[in-house]
Amino acid sequence: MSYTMVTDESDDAMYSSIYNESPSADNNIGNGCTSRGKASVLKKGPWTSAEDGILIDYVKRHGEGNWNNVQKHTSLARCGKSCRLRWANHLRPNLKKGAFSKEEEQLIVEMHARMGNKWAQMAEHLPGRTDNEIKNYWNTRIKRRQRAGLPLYPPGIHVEDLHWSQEYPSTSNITGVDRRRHQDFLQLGNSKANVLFDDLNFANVLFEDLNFATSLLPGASGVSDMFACNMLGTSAISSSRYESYMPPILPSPKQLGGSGSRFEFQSPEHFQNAAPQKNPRSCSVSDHPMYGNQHPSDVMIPDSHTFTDGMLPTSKPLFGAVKLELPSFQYSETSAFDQWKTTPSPPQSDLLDSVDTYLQSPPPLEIDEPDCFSSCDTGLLDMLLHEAKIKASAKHSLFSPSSEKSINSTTCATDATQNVPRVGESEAFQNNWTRSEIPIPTQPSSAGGNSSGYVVKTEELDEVWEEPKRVDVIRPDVLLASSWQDQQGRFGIVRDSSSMSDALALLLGG
DNA sequence: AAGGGGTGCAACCGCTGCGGG
DNA sequence: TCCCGCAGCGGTTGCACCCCT
Repeated sequence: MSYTMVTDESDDAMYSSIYNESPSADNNIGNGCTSRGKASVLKKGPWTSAEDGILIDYVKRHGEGNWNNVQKHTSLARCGKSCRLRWANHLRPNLKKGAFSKEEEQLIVEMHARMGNKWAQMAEHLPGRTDNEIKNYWNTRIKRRQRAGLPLYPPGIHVEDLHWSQEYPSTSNITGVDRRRHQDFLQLGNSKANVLFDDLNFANVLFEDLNFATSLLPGASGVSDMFACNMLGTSAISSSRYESYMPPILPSPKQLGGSGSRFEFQSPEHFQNAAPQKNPRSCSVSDHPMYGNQHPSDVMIPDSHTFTDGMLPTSKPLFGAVKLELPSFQYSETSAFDQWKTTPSPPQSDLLDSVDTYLQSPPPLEIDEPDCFSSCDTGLLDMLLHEAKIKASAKHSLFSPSSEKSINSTTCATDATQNVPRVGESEAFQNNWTRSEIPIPTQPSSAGGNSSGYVVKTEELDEVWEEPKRVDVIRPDVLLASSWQDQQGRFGIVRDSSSMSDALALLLGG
């Protein structure tokens, strides 16, 4: 569909149309455009061809820039911002109009996977296209794919180039660009389902990355398990909050490296530049991309205020709060694109093989020390939620055909082991999310493959994306922006959305 | 044929960074 | 160093057009 907003008007009507006689010219003062000079009332709404002509003439004579001077030097009653926008998006030469080509569409998708909502940067790589066009295209694409139940990115595109760059120095202070980047993430999905898929993709990436890191650190594999669990729960936060930070539940140093040892990661740069070593160069947690250049103290959130309007029931510090970004953790700036252009194959593809290899044979890990999680103590709200959840589960039979289907759809590969009870088999299980369970979209049971049932191959996930299924994993701790645990110190999770809704309804007085 | 919802584009709005005074 | 104005960016909104019933 294409149409023009420029109305065809005769030159006689030119100035009358310029000066506020369009229907949309009411209440047109200010609002972002400071009124200066002779034109105290600025016009808003669609541009007329006469206005376009005036602006074009002005640019011819004065060049681009100094947009606020347009008012002074012409009869145009438009604010500078409006002039700049009109020129940039419609009037400047060499603009390419019409639908995006297949190549352009693919480029946009790939760039978005790398850059996030950096429309201006994308536009630099699409000659003749404007950031506004790209943004609109992407937004409509999101809507389309949401409606179709498709993931944002096609299977061939991975959000895999993790660059937890140094632009995230602190997790406790987010302002400005950081906030905008959070919104970048949030914009990716307005519907919970879609966000879930995005988070799954995102989690997959992080999961791979984290596993990759932990693969070289014996005893640390549980980190990725838990991290994945957390990642999969972040969508609820992101879809409901505009300031969303995720508290990854990180094991204590005690859990990770034995008593006294430090929690250490390999930085991805290290992996890219050197083959994995048996005795990897140690780097502190602050070197890990997840945590930027933070000092250990920087990942402590003193008051967890970044979560949600004070809803977090704990005032205890949370260890390792990580800013959620999707997918704006990509390469920074244009160099990222250049690097990507020159390296069509994912730079980490080989490395991911190593990850897979490792994932198929994860070393045993005992995580039974809840001490690090105790920092995420449940508060009153969580207790209420817990109680409501129990009531709801009692009200609902989780073994109804529909719920069984739902359960199956949320059962991860670990179910192959059959070592963990299904949801509803015991109330206790509802509060015990076995650490090795990763609720990814279901695959045929053969997708597992080894005894651990803990095999998450990227290729398999790609297949999942092709036929995405709803993942009705809604964690109350995520909903309430907190982490919680039961008496055993394990994770709690409500794996049935209906029961969660009931729980919330009960909480809200239902 | 009509109307109501959906779709997509253009423009607006708010915010931030930067540079100059 | 601070303040102010400008340019630019990204999110949101308004509305014209399309399509289906």
